[in-house]
Amino acid sequence: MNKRITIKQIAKALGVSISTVSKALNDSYEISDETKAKIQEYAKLHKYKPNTLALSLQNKKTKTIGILIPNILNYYFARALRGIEKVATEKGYSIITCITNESYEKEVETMEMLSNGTIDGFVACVSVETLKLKKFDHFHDILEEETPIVLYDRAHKDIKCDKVVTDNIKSAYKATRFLMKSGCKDIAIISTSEGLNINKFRIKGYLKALTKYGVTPNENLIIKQDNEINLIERINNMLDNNKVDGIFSVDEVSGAIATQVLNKRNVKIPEEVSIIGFTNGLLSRYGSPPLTSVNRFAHTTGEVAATRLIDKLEGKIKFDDIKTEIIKTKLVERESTKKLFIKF
Amino acid sequence: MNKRITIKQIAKALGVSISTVSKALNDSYEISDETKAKIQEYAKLHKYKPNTLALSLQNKKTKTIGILIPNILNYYFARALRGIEKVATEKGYSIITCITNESYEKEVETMEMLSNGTIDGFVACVSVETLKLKKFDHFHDILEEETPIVLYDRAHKDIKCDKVVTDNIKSAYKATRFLMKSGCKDIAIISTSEGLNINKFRIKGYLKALTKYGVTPNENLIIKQDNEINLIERINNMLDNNKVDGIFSVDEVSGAIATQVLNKRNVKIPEEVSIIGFTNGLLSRYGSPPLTSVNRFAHTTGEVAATRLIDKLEGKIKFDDIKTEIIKTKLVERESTKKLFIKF
DNA sequence: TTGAAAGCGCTAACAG
DNA sequence: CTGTTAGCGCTTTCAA
Repeated sequence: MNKRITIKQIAKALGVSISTVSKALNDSYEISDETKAKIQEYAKLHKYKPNTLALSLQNKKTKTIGILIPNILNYYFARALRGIEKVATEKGYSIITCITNESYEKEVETMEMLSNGTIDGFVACVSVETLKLKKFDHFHDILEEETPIVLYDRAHKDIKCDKVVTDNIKSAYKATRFLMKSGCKDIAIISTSEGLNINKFRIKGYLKALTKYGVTPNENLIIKQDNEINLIERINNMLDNNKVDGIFSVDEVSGAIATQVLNKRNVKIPEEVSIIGFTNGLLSRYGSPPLTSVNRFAHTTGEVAATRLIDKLEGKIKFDDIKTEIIKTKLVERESTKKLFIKF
Repeated sequence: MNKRITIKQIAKALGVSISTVSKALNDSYEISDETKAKIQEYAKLHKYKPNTLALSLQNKKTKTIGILIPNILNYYFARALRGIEKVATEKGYSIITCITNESYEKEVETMEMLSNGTIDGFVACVSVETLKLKKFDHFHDILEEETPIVLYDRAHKDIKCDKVVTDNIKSAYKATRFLMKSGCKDIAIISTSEGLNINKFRIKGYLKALTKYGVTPNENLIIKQDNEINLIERINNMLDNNKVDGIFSVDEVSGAIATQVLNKRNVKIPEEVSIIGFTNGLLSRYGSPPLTSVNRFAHTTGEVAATRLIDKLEGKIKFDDIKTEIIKTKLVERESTKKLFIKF
């Protein structure tokens, strides 16, 4: 950002006015072809590039959007980011990506910092901590200034803005039903971010499926906790004391851990115990065995969220026109479940 | 970015001049405590926030750095990003993260776009395609404008700037030696991004270790290709036609795939075949069995790179003072290799 | 202690 | 067709 040439310098060098240069560079009809050519040539020669900052200041638009990601090591978010990024680039927007590390404070700080004219709008996923604390004032403040926000994946009804989410209850319902149809009777569920409402929904879907098919839920087969600590012990413990022939893991990592535990116990997957995971990421794909998993179309989610935001920024949708879009999921069969011959 | 209040409005509302407000807000000694109090109070009340754009335009500094990531689904890069982000935040910098998807064109576009005053400097990792094409003009151009760049992980000697890299030869040497010391005689190596010079270095380290310990490298045990297509077949093929008791995977995914293949063939890991992976990510940690792996300290790499860049931006280091920092690796033992009793 | 004015790089209305 | 001027939001001399 040092030796960069400005419009002013070009004007001086060529003995024309600043506005002539500006217009010539913008290929305005007002300028003669001759002058235009001269100016454009000089600009190219000296690698002129307009200063984005000055432009943004002028237009009151930055053409950049702020992205909030709770945890970039999570496959789902990384994929979603790609989707957002793709759409943004296509439509000429840059993105500023910020990682909140599931921290409320970081989230607040970041949003404060960016909403100073740096970005035109947000695509955000609420952090676990924020969801637990139920403090959403930072969202309200920004929305009040008419800066649009699109929430993806994790949302909360108290934040009144556009949302793009997974149908968690239904997906969990279908995954559980799949296990039952493939012959599982004693299906356990593992959830490791109990604070998340979306995981509660998944448990709800699981319970709904059991009930629907006349199975009484067994408290001992439900492992809910807030982290991965001791998960191995708890699974071993459950396996020691209960009959289990199916496991539904509500996130990728616990699916992988369950697989490790079963392999270690020399339990045959899927012959003795089937596993279904949630979020069809690298761990599911490259596990031993590869896991049957609920694919959540993270990339699509990102695309839809970014599209919605940009449409709003460009006035195609009114600020107050709020919508929640639901992204369907699809079960991807791999080797951790028994083959089903009847589709349903 | 709508109803935001400006310094001008405050000035009018309070019947003082713009510069008085500016000074008061910056707590200047020139302004009486009384006026200051009045202005600051009003500002707080109306949630005044300075417009970052205007500030940057004024200061010719944006306090943001551009990050280039080839592939965010790669654990190493995701971790590195966290490291960069951490340091940047600590030092009051924002980051703009851009994903190049290993594409030359995307890389060029992105760097062009950002070097218009949007960012003060870059922390970048060169894409595979760029490395193959050996076209580095976009880097040269930016460096010529005295915009600092710090390259991390993948670098090239033709780009004259700061670098933070892994000692690939040595790490591969040590990993291979570890396999030999644990009793492996016929050690295969798998590399799936042949275009990458860093992978060539890893193969070099592997060969060096074999030679050093008197083992003649066997061409049939070296799988090099540019992607993951047919990798399963090739590994199976290799296993069918050769004696193999150790596998060194030069990246995470091929480590996971090798594990899948061995498990499928009911080969006992590590009793019959040992595996060592490179980059100690989720796949190594949560695999079945968990993989012994070369930990590359991606987080540290990111921290070091960001620190270097910011030091340069803040004039602590001269622009022309160029350095390559090498981040050491460490072998993390897990269950895919036999225990060693003699440390070396 | 306060304010007027110039300027960061650029655009746009208006005059010439 | 070209130039003058004002202004985006802010800081910073320099005067008052």
